Amino acid sequence: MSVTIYDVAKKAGVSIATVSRVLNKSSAVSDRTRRQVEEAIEELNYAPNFIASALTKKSTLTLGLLIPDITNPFFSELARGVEDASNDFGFNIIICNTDYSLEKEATYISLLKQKSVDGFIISTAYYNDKNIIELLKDNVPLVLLGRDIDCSEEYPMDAVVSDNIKGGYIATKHLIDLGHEKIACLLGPAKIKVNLEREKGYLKAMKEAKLKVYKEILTHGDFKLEFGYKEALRIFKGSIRPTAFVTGNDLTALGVMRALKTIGLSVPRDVSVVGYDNIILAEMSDPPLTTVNQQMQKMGYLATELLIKRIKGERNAGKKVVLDINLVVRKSTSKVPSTN
Amino acid sequence: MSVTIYDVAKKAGVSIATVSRVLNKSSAVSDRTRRQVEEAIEELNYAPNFIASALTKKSTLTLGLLIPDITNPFFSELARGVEDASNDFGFNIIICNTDYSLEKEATYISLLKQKSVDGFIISTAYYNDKNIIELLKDNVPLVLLGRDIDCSEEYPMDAVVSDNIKGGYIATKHLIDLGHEKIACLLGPAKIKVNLEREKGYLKAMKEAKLKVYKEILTHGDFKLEFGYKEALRIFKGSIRPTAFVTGNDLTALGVMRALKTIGLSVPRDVSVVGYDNIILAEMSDPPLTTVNQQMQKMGYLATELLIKRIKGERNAGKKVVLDINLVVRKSTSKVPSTN
DNA sequence: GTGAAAGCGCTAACAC
DNA sequence: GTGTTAGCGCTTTCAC
Repeated sequence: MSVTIYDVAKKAGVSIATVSRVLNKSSAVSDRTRRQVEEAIEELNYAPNFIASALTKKSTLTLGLLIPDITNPFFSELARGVEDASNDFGFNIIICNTDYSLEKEATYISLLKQKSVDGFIISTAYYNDKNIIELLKDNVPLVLLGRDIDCSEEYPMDAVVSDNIKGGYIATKHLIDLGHEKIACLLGPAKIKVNLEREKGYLKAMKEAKLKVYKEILTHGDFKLEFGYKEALRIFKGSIRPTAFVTGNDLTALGVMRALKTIGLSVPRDVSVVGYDNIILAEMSDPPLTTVNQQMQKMGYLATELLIKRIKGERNAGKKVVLDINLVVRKSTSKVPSTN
Repeated sequence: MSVTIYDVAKKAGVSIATVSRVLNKSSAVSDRTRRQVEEAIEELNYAPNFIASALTKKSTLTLGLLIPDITNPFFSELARGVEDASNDFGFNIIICNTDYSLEKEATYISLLKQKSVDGFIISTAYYNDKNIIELLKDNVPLVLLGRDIDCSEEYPMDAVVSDNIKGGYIATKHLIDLGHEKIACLLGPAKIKVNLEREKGYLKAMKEAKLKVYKEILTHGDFKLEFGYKEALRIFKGSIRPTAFVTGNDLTALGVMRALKTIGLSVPRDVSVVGYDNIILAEMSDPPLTTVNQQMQKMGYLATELLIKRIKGERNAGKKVVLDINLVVRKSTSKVPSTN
């Protein structure tokens, strides 16, 4: 059927071992034979079968990427960075949407193990993800991306995240500097560590400014637009009326803005809103969103690079990279309205 | 190292052939031996190595997905549909960002061939894509997604697209029904077939309504926001002042809206704008965008299903599926302003 | 119904 | 430097 190393060997008048040698540059071959082999390869239009070599070399040059949902812009940016790095280093990636389900994650992991992927990039980590612990136990190369877990004492682990405490802090501080005092905080699920960290940052900024923290306006939900929408409506039915919102991501922030519009409040004149992530939507919304900028593609790229170096044996596991974040000030925040 | 079929065979007291038989249900095995083997598998926690079986079976249960850029919401929606179908049928997908480059596409294709993917889902097709013709010649299973090419006479080919002529038509008709007469049309690259089709739809609607088509306001560019922005600015510097825009995708439409804002025109009061695709941005913008809704996830799902059936030999190539589209009317279009 | 053995296409000792 | 050969873990004839 398709042309194999035997065809090349025959055509070049050498053994298959020699062909393999010139293919892998694994040991010295005389210039003359090399040229013969290269010619044969050229003429036959031969390309090595990776499945066969994977079987002996135990390396597929393929990585598994686990994310909750590729249609979420945050994850598609991460995925782009991952794919770029993979491509640069000669790897490919198999992408898996887990829909935030640990069972789906587990199923994918065992499938990918059977397919002998060389490592995993995991962006789905809950605070205490058994699947990940399991992989770490088995010493499977992996890197956590965007979200990490606490177990570095037991097993060395790589992770690339951004500085979420600082993220929560600078978002809040920005609003405080604008004179806001009652600042609502709508974060993602508490079982994802980053949200706890962002809350820490929020609390730190509030405490520094000696501002009162109201439980009624500090909540955890999910990362969806609807969450922001419903929570904002709920809050404005209550007694604590914030003049500003810190949110867990840009979608939540957009939900908040939509809610404010329906109840006749203007952003930023009446209420200021800060997003998180800086996805493309953030600059597209009306008004454009002030938001905490995470370097998603860079995170994805760095994580993949780390993983590949680990796979190649160029380094050991146990490195945690924390990328810096910054605030992008657009039009959704302004000075606190004077209470006339 | 890891447990193989030999370990299972030994433990169950049978030959590896028998183990293989129960694994693949390929031929009858007595209930008694089956149970023994299943127990051994259970106890040893054995999972077959897909690489090894791929080498003999010539099937990897892996598909290649070629898209220009996963961070583009249109493609991430397609990718989601593709991944869902793959998962439902026991396949995985390797995702490749080609950045609209034919060379990058070619490189990915030969790499994936070496990795023995069972088929390709291609969403990057230019009007005359040599890489695709090459694959068709080699009889590699593939399906075109969202964009097709013209060569069905020479090689049977599968494609799942949506009805782009109708799309261009209903977008334009909607504006005509609102009383608009000077309607600008900003489409994507002419070397992508869908854009020619949408133009046809536009021209058809204009002709039916006996409206004059102005060359100055009917152009092809790309799919980016900047294109809409710059073109809209250019157009309003000229002598033909449209009261409405039909666009090639939602990003272009957002660019148009942004431009209109900067020159002090209000949407939809002064100018109406229709998008295309209905990505999440469309309902998020201000005003929310009236747009042609393509069922991206469904397209991706159907395409993958077709491909897998083809791979399994359940059908032959040569089917073109055209999905229906519809107009989602939001707030970016209204009656033509009366010329006072 | 079950086992022995050849072979998928390649790599990596091991000889020479 | 180069060839021979034994696997990698599995599927699939072909016997029995």
